[in-house]
Amino acid sequence: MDDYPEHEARRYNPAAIEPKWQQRWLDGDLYQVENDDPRDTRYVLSMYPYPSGPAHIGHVRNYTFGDLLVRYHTMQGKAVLSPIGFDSFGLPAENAAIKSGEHPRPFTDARIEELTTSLRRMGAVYDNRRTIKSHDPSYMYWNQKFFIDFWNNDLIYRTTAPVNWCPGCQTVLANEQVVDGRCERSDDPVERRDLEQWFCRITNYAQELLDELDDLEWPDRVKVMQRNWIGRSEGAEFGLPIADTDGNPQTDVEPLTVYTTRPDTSFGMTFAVMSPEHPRVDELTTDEQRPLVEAFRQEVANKSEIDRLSTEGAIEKRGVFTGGRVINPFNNKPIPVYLADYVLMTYGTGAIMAVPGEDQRDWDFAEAYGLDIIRTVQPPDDFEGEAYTGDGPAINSEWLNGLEMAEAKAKAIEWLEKRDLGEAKVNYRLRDWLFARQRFWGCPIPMIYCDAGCGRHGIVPAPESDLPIVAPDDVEFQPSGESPLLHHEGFLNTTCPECGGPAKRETDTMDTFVDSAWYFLRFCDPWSDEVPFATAAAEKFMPVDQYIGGIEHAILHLMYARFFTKALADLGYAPKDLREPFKRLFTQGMVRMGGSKMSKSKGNTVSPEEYVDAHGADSLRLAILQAKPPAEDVDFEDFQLEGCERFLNRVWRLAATDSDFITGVRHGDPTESDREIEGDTHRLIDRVTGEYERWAYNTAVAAFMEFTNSLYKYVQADQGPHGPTLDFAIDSLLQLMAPAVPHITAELWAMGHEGEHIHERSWPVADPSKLTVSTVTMVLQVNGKVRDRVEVDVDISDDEAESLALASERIQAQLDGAAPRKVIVRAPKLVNVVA
RNA sequence: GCCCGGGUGGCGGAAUGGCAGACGCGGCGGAUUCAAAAUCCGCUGUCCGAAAGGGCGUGUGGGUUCGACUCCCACCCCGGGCACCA
Repeated sequence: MDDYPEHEARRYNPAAIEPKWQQRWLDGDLYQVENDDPRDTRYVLSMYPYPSGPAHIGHVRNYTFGDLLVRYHTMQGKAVLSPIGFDSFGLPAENAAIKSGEHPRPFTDARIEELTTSLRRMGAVYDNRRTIKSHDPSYMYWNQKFFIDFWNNDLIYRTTAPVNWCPGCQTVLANEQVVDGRCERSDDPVERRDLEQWFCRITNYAQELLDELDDLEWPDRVKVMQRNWIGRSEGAEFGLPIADTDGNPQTDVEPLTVYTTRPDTSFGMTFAVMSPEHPRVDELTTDEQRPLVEAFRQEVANKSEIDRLSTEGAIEKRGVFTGGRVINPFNNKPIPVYLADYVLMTYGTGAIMAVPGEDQRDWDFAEAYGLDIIRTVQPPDDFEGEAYTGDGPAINSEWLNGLEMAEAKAKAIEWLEKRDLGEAKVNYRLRDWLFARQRFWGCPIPMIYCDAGCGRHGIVPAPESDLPIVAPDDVEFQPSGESPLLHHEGFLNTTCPECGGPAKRETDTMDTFVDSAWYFLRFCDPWSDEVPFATAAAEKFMPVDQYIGGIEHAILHLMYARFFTKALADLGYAPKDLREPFKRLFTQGMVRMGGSKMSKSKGNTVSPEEYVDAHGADSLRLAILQAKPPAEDVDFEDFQLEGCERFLNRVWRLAATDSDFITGVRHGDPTESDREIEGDTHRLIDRVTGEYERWAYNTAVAAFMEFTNSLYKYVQADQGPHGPTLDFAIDSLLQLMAPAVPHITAELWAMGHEGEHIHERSWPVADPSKLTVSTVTMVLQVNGKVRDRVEVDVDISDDEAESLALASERIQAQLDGAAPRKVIVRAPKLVNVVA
């Protein structure tokens, strides 16, 4: 039988209190914000989660940081916009559907339900009225509306292009989704296919996407990744006249255009290289070389992306001579034209001038094929490498000789422009966004192919009255992974909105990154039917003040979301001056499982759900906050769950009104030690507020523990605690902890304050006059080594400090009779005696 | 190869030019208990020493400084990103 019935009520029992408070937050309106709320706003947003079932530990870490901020800013008196939604289209649901034969919708809805419940059990609070889901037709409506608008404004186009095809996923992939030649999702080797596809002109915004990075409060590494991805380069584009068999320029033939970032080295151009896919290869190839060229092009076409990108393999096998020649316009000399697999048709002009003296790839190629190498930049005397890519005076370059790189570049470009041969040119590595996928579980592309050829390229947008186009329910999933829409006659067949004749619907769906490219705007006003969001609502809340998510989205999602925001502003949906969606970005580290082996004893086989069942959400949240600075990766086994639970128990014993820990308190005038605790409390408020502001949650938790340890000593001291001092200390501690561990603090507060709700309290403010201490420990050093310490008044003078130091026995022992050479005084912190 | 991070006790980490190791985990000792768990209190970088005290100590080597985990130079190791982009 239970031996301690009377203790049962006193013990900290998270299972009893957490669901109660979660229900209260769900039913209440504390975390709901109205669009006409007069308070100052804060928009705190965690990245749109893919609903994969109950929260895993990575989710919990992410949403704990977000929830802490939401609660903190709410206590600071802000109108905090804290919505959540679900990135609910995508492959996992579709793959489950292919396996089970069932429609992905019920599967997805069930996963959303699980994740919602799971996050609620972690104590996370949201404005639940604003929740959105990608697969909700009212959200799809706007995706489709935007698509048509983009099409009408030439931001969407359709073209044949070599695309990345993933045979496993049976769909095309965006460049960004190909990692080392493999599919980011399935890891299958990606094939190249020429297919007609939907593209979005994100490159229209390349320069703006680059420039506006500067003003964002984002981690530098994310900005660097974005800059690299955009890959701006400055150079020149110019024509190389095609040579006839005698090596003279053919004036009636269009020259071969090349792009280079080093026009200053043009005199060192000893050959040219074209991409094997270049449309003019046939024209430049001589009959003699044609069989070799054809074989080479065939070989490259069959090569997987992996092989082609690999730097392995002899360079001799990676190119072929076309037999053709072009003229270097700088010195009018004919040079041979080669093909090489590493020259890409998708960058620049698909053809390059080769300057082996200043480019290592060209150097290697020249050596392999016995081509001339001419240096046009003087390397430094101690240079030992092959190609020299550094700065230096131009040589072997006629009228450029002696100029440094920058000057020579400018002069070469000027020379080209004057002769109408070429011009300065900026290139970007960023490509247009491959917008569609051959999948079922996504937002259908609302376009119609008219058999009679109406519209632009025979393509007509679906009439607005038909939107949203929603995929049918009666579909059969193919084991091949093919989209069932391809075989659904009812969906496929339609009539042309322009001529009324027979027409076919597009069966492709949008990349799911489209869904997450503007959801944060919809959160501002998810109720509107007439507009995707009221401009005024976006003006009120945007940009997101604090965006929180994983580093894995550093390029894809963030680039697309930035692009969408700019495009929607330019199309008049979003405020015109809203150029960037996320003012501050925080990328939290990942939670690694099993840095070393998993073991039951360490508790690391436990899921967040199981842990919460047994120990409560608050100690899990606290352990997450305490473990490491939020930006760093953490091993699950490093969470100090037992220590955190023990600490919450200590707080409970201290603060619970029915606890037997505090047996009596003093009243009347406070003593010296009371004033010390009061000062500690003010300093705690000051410290924790600052640490919350700068994401130093791990040290904030340390501060709670330190302070609690002091309070324990204080309460147990002979004189006992002073009532008002103790109340102030405990109240402040609970308020400061409330954003981190919301349930236990709410329960303890309600217990001591007649049912009041701690999260509706305002944030405590430290009294600046009580932050300072009256005495401090001053350190006495000899030659920078600590030899003694003395308690001194904070406002001790430098002279007094110095004489105290020189009077110290330990200092004198160190000096051993010698006179100090110098004394450095930093009163009241330290005195350093230099012997 | 280039660009970012990072390297501190047995472990996670703290300290942004001024007491290295806060806080937690683990360990050791004590109190309480018939006993244990829980709880409370104390100790816990390392070496020498009975102690007082002292030597050594923040990846390595140099430098700046009265004073360096912290700033500068060179290097080593770990993690991440980029890498035929002309």
